[in-house]
Amino acid sequence: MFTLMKQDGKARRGVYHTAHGDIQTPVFMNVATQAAIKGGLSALDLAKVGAQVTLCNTYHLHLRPGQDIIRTLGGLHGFINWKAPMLTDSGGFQVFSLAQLRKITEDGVQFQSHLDGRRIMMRPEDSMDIQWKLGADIAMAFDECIPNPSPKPYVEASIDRTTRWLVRCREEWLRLQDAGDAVNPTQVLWGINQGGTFEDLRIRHMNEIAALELPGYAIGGLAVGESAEDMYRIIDAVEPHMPVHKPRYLMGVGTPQNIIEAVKRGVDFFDCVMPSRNARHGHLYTSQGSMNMINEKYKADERAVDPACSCELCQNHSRAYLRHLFKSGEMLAQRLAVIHNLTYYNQLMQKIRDAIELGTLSELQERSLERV
RNA sequence: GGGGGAAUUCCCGAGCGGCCAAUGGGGGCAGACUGUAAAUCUGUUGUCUUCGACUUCGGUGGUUCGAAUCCACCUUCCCCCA
Repeated sequence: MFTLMKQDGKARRGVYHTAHGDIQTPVFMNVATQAAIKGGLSALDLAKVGAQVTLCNTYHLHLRPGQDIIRTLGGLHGFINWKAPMLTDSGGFQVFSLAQLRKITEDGVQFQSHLDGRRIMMRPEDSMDIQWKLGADIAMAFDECIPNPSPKPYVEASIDRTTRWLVRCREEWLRLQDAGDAVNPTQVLWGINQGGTFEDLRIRHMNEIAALELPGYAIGGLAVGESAEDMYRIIDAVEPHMPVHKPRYLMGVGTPQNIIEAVKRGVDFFDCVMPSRNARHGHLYTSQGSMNMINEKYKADERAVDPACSCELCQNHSRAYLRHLFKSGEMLAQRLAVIHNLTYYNQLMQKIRDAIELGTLSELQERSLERV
């Protein structure tokens, strides 16, 4: 259930209630694809970086270790020992990212495992069954995330199929509800809007899936190569057609700037690989702009990465030390950097929430894309 | 003391008469990364202001139209036999 508390323009300050606790929105969901944040963070670390929600992936966990094992160990919450809210992505993004390794039919998607090459059939029903056993608080519909650019006739055919898949997802979810052997009986299903960069298709699809009255809706298929302007244009077009009293989730976005722009356009939930992946590659976000910690200029820099940051890295170590860890290939470099970037993102969301409450969101501007 | 081998651009290491500023690693420098096939990928790495020019392959001298590549001597290092 979603409670809308305050609005500042189109920006929304809300609370999403789950059996594992409340989520203050707007929120960034921390990505733990294979039931772990890459870079070596534990569930304990997740709490320290201020994470409210963690996201895992259906496709990856289905391949390894398999949903039955996770179910036996108490679902994802028990498996990871993360007792706060969780969301699972459906595998729909892998239809995009593993495009070389899959075949789409009306029935579903046949993947060729990126681990050992064996063929895996993923139908909407399969995705739901797997997610049911994983037991996250929120399960996502199995969709087709289409590449950009895609020709309009293809996009149109694709969104119609994604709608049919959503209907099948919901039927399967209802069946699972009745079956009564749930790890997490409170799990809900959210729908996903597609339509590429075509406003009319986006709106048409949104209206179709909104009619199914699901408890949450996502905008998918953005940040896949189109310009930021196109992304904002599509959000502007779709947002008026999204239910007001249900959460809106912009999948896979994005940079700090993208997030602020999307919050201003009425989005509540985000997730992105960027803070953790970039951290592992030495790219850190700070209140003064972004830094490539591998750069020579930090060789003897004794300052903290971000003096304004309260994370383990900034409170205890110098830029020179972190650079040394990166240059030396030490795991600690990645760990500290990921802790920092996730702390940064989660704190950014806190700043956004505060700003909405104070009505000062329009003044909030992220500098993180500039270079220190 | 006798015999054999080797010295290449930051490092290791190819090259064995012209297509060599010189393969490939490593290291260095820089860039990318948006529901994670990503501790990955890309570019660059003698000097000069570009086409291009110039200086390099232990040293000196030589052979040749032309040498990192062939010859002589020198220097240094390694291995084997005493």
